[in-house]
Amino acid sequence: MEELFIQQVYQVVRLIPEGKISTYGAIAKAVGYPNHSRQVGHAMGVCPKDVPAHRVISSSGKLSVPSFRERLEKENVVVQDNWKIKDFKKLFWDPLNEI
DNA sequence: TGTATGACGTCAG
DNA sequence: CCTGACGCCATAC
Repeated sequence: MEELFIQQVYQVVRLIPEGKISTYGAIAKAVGYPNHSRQVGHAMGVCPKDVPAHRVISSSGKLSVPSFRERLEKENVVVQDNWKIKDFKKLFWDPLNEI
């Protein structure tokens, strides 16, 4: 996998504001690889600590990593019992509208 | 070279 | 709301 892709993914994720969230697919699209949502997921798994990986979730609005619930709730993001984000559409941050 | 496996996405049922 | 089937693409074996 291209190092450039990884770095670009990290850079975009670092732009997600506290209390907001985005999706794997949106990030992938933003860096020019529309069909690489899975690779974004992998990148999140090995990202440095300064990357807010907990703000990246699936397009269905649910957490792929349930353990991130705490970190999200610290940012006042409400996580429901089915691991879905409350007001997902309202909290969604689209990288395409920021670059 | 082929198969299995992911922090995924979309669409039916 | 949940599940399964596909499509997708890099990696591991």
